[in-house]
This record gives sequence, structure tokens and C-alpha cells, in this order.
Amino acid sequence: MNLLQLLNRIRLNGGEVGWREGQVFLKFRPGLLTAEEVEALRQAEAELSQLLRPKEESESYPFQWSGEQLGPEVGLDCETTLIEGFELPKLVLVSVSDGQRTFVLKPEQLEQFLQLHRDRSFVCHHTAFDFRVVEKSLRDPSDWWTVAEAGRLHDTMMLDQLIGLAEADSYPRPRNLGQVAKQWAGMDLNKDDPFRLRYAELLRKDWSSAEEGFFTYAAKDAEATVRSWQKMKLAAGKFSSVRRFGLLTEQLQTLASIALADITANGMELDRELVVRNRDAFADKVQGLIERLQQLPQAEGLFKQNRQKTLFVMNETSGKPSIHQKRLREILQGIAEEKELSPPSTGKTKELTTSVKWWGAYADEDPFLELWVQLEQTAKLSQFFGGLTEKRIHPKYSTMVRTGRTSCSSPNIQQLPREGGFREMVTAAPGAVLLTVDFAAIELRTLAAVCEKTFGFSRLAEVFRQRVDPHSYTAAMFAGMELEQFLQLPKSQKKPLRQKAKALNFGIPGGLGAKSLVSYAKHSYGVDLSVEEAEDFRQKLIAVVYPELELYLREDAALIVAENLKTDRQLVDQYLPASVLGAAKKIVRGSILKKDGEEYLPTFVDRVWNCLKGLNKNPELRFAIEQRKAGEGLFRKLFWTPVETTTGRRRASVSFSQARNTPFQGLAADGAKLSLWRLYREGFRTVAFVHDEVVVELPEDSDYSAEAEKVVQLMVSSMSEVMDSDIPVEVEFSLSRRWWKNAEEVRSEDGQLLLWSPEVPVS
DNA sequence: TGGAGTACACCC
DNA sequence: AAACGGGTGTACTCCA
Repeated sequence: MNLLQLLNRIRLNGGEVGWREGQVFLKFRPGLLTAEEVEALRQAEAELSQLLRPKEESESYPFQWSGEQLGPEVGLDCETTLIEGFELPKLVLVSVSDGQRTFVLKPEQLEQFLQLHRDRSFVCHHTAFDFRVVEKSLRDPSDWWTVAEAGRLHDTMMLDQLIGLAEADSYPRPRNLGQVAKQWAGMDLNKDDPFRLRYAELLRKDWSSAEEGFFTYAAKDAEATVRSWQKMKLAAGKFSSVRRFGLLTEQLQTLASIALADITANGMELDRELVVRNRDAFADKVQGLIERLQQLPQAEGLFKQNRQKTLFVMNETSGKPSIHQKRLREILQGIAEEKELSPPSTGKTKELTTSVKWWGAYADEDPFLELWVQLEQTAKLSQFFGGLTEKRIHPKYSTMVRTGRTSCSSPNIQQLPREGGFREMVTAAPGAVLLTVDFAAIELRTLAAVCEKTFGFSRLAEVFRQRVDPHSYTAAMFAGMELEQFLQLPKSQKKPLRQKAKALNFGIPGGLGAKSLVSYAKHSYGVDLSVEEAEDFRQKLIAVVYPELELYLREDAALIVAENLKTDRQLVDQYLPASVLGAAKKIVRGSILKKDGEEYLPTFVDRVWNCLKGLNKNPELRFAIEQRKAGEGLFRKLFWTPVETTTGRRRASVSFSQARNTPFQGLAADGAKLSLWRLYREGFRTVAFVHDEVVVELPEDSDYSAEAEKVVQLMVSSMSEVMDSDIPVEVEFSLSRRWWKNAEEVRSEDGQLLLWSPEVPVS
């Protein structure tokens, strides 16, 4: 039984725990503790006495800091008042440790401590919190800023995730200090720290008479943090060949996490009236569609009803009744037969697709389809109102997912629909305007930078250097025109060509095959391509338009296998020539059928496994290969490859497409992240971040042109720094009261930046 | 009834 | 020979 848990339970249930007249004093309501628990407390009196006895006046509290200087790496942990809402809590106590010596500081000692340690590195666990708390509590935060700017600010929570990515491409989940310290430093931290939620009490207490636990628990965290860091550094060091942004980009991610936490705290203002109006309009539309569907005999039994069959089972957020999927599939099957359609079976279940996207193409051929598709679409959009119930929303950002991008939730502002007037419901706070800045075609620029670095040349880079729009450039090539000629075309002819080019430019570098390209182009850009056309375009794009892509999209499968087997590639070439290697992939994955539907001959399958066995010098794979453990797991271990960004972040084992995608997507993300930090550093109030778009609130009547110029300059220079290239980075920006989808840069005659106002009023 | 698994739709 | 990646949120079904 945990003594401290018991004490905490008493406290939390209105009891008292303390010291009175020379002995332990416990008061709690009868029945709160079992007889055994009461007995346990009695037994532990000596221990309790140690814990609760106030110290003598002359006694110092444990770990008291009095000017000592610590080693080069300092673990730091803030204890604060309870966290409420999005305001930063008040700093109560700071613990610091270099792994050998550990101290606690009063907030008023912090400035002196930092001054003395201004050239040290600092490590926190969840730095986004500690950094901001410390920063706010200092009168002069310049030393603290210096630590961050000089790349001496670290985060064990972040590095732990980055190492997981580098070792196993595991999804980056923040782990608490207990787990991290256990793994890395072998330290057991008490999960039920009874003082964790009580630090506000210390504010009003004389520290020398406070219970020891306030200090011992806090101290342990700083110590665990720095010790974990020291071990993690060694583990991360094995991977990092590039360290411009710290081990595995840890320094950059740490800075980004601070900026992102600030964005969350800032929040976004909603136009409540508009939200309500739009929500009601959507609800009305859903209602109307339901009523019309009910009129159709075809739709019989579609909606779920209660037992009495008097009411639909409604979904609260969308206002749509639940639908019997079985019945829906019956109806859809009927339509398919009648119209001689061949809808695909999807997913693991191999059931008839219920995809609105698929059926939507036939919506005008059948009254049921028409209504059902509309209903699903409208209900889907209604769903987004669920996240927009407050006047001010505070979207939460994760600093890092597998590619290095951020993610967002509660609500996920990064996936707000572009159509339907959703973004427009976000407004500037009273007395402010929104400056929205987008990096233009940034992933193509980072791709060009990667290619140039890897192959020594990039046509795409040249296109950017000449300030040519790469989509127009591609379009012109495909239309068989000179760029000049293409640009002279009337807009109506230019636009569809450029749209097509856009689909190709964005899709193909990511590893898109012809088939996927067809659906991608259709869905993303409304462009119709045949598979043959797509294959043709693809070939032309990578061979003629941007020849570096041919290299970029090349895969040396034999080399990958050789590296995974820890053997020579010549041997792989010899025993598994390209034709066999392709088959080996299928066999290892568990397929027994060739592409033509025939089974592989048992002798061939034998040969493949025996070759793998003979080639393998990797002890970790021996067993699986010998046992012929065909399946996704072994497939990945044999045929997947690590990938690294030029910033120095690594994913352990990824597929072909992931390996193509991560370098430029991750690089763009890193550049955007550095921008966020710089904006924070310069005191801008950022309120949203959507991968390549930043929304900043500027005070009304400030010098918009100058402020915008500053923001743009910061963003461009940050991105360039991360790209490590002279490929130009360009942005588009606009100033508006709402987060308009189509807002554009507007200037007065004398060049001053003006508020953009919509051509079409809000619906 | 609640969690896991699945399918789908939204974003860049 | 063939390959887009990365997310979050909701609805629905199945099953203990």
C-alpha cells in the first residue's frame, strides 16, 4: 500500500494531514479508509513523522541553491500553480541538476541562476511548457533567449520521439518523464507524486518549514531529465550525420514546440452569430434531404429507428439519422445492377463501397443516389460545427508526426473544409486583423533543393531561380509550346492546362503511379486523365521536363536488400537478379500468385527462400528467413529502407513512396517550423498554422505594410536557412478581418497594404 | 455499453 | 514491376 497515495486521498477528500504539537496529525471522515489502510498508517508513523515534521527554523530545506555553478548540461523542471485554461500558471519552484548535483530555486533566484549559467545547455522534459513559464517569470529574459537561440535548449520528450522514429519509424507519441527516465536513465520516478498538484501551497509557505517532499520530488525530475538526456544523446548520435539543427533535428523541434504551444494559447476568435447561422442552414438542408429521401420507396428501411418505430435514431452533430449499412449496400447494389455499374469492393472487408465520392459520379442518374449523396455531403460538413462551439477555440498542435509535419486537434483547424464558408467563421480578435501568409509551392522548392544537393543539378531549381511558375512551365512543355507562348494564352485556355500540370507536379515526385495519378488528378484538380495519358505524362515529366526526377524516383532494390541482409550487393545481384527480386518481394509478402494469376512453382519459391537464406548475414533476420515467415513484417525488414531529411531527421524503415515523400515534405515542415519560432521570438501573435500557411494577428491600425514585410522576411529567411539553398522562397499573403479562403494581397495606390474584402458577401 | 476495427471524408 | 505521403474526426459494425 502506498503511504503517499493514502495521504493524498485524505487531502483530496477534505481531510487534513499535518503536524501538530510534536506529532503527526491526520483527520479524515469515517469510512474513507478501510481498516487495513488505517492500520497501515499507524504502522508507518515513523515514516509519516519524517515526512510531515516541519523543520527547525535554522534548518535549510533540502537542495537549497546558494550560488553553486553546475556542469555544462543542466536539467530544469518548473513546478507551478495548477494549470487552468490557456494562461500560463505561476512559477513556484525550479529544480535544476547536472546529473551529479541537484538544487531547487525560488523563482526570484532564477535570473541570477541563468546569468551564471548563460553559456550552459538546458534540458527540460516538455520544454514548450518550462520555457514559457520561465520566460514569463523573468524580468529580463535575454539570457534565457540566448540559450534558445544558440541551440542550447533541449527537450527529452522530443528527442525520445525522434529516436523512436530513427530506430523504428514508430509514431511519435510524447511519453511522460516517468517512462522516459525509466528507459533511458533506469530511474524509477514515483508516479503518484503526492506533491505534484500542491505547489501552489508553497507560494504562501516559508520554504524552511515546508514538507521535504516538495523539494525531493521536484529535484528528482530535474535529475532524471538531465540523466536521460545524457543517455539519449549517445543513442541519437549514432544516427545523426547532419547536426545543424541538433541531434535528429531535436533543437529545431524543441523551438517549434514552444511556438506551437503559444499558438494554442493564443487561440482563434469565432464569429458566433455566423457559426450559428451556418449551422442552422446546414441542419435545415439535412432535414430537407431526409424528408425527400423518405418519399422514395427505394429508401425503405434505410434509416435506423427506435424500437417503437416512431423515431429515427439521430446523430447529434450532423443531424442525420443513423443509417443501416446493410440496407444501404442493398440499395446501392440494386442501382449498380440496374445501371450496369461496377462499383469496387473496398478495404479488408471486400464489401461494396459506400464511398460518396464514387457514387457521386452517378448522382444525376438515380434519384436515390442524388439525395443520398447530398445528404452524406451535407452531414459530413455539419460535423465540423461540432468543434466550433466556443467563442474562442484553442486548436492543439503536435509538434511532430512521422514525416516531420505537425498535426492538430480539438478542433483540427488544419482540416477545416475549404468550401462551405467554414474558414470564414474564424475572425480576428477585436482590435486586430489577420495576416495570412502562404509559402508558394514550397514542397516543390524543397524537392528541388534536395535534388540539387543529391545529384548536383535540378531543372526545377532553375525554373524557380528564373522566377517562373513551375506549373506553367510544366503545362507549356506538355502543350508543346514555349513558356512565353503559353503565358500569352487567354486565361480560359491556360487554367485547365495549368491545373493538369499542377496535378502532375505535385503527384509524381511523391512516387505516384499512373493509376493513382488518374484518381488523384480527378479528385484534387478535377482533371480527367486516362491511364495511358497519365503514364505518358509521368514519363515525360520525369525524363524531359525535370530530368532530375528520374534519378530521384529511381530505386536500387538490390542495394536495399543487401543493406538489410548486411551483405554485398554484388552477391544480391548474382543470386537475386532484378527479375527474381520482384518475385521475391511478392513471395516474402505472402503472395503465392504471379501477376498473371498463375501460382509460383514450388521450386522457384524454394529457390527464392534459399537465396535469401544464403545471402543473409544479419542475425536479426536469420530465424524469420529460415522459417520462411512470409508476411508484412519480414517484407518491410527486407525491402524497406531508412530515409533522412537534409536537416538530419531519420525514419528507420519506410516504403518506396514514403522514402520519396519524406525528404521534401519533411524539409518544408522544418522550414515552416523555424519560421514559427522566429515569429514567436519577434513577438508576433500567431494564431494558426496549416503546414505551409501561417496566420498572424496584427493590432488594428498598426503599420500593416511594415509588419507584413517583417513577417514575410522572417518566414522566407527561415525557410531558406533550413533548405540550405539559394533557390528562391516566395510567399503570398493577404490582410483581412476573416480567414478568407480567397483573400489576396491588396494595395493602395501609394503601395500600402490594405484589408482585403470579399467580392461576395457571407452567405 | 464501450472499445476495437473499418471505412470514409476533410485538410496540406 | 510498381509504388503518394502525412494527418484527425466521425459513423458504423461487431463483439465481449
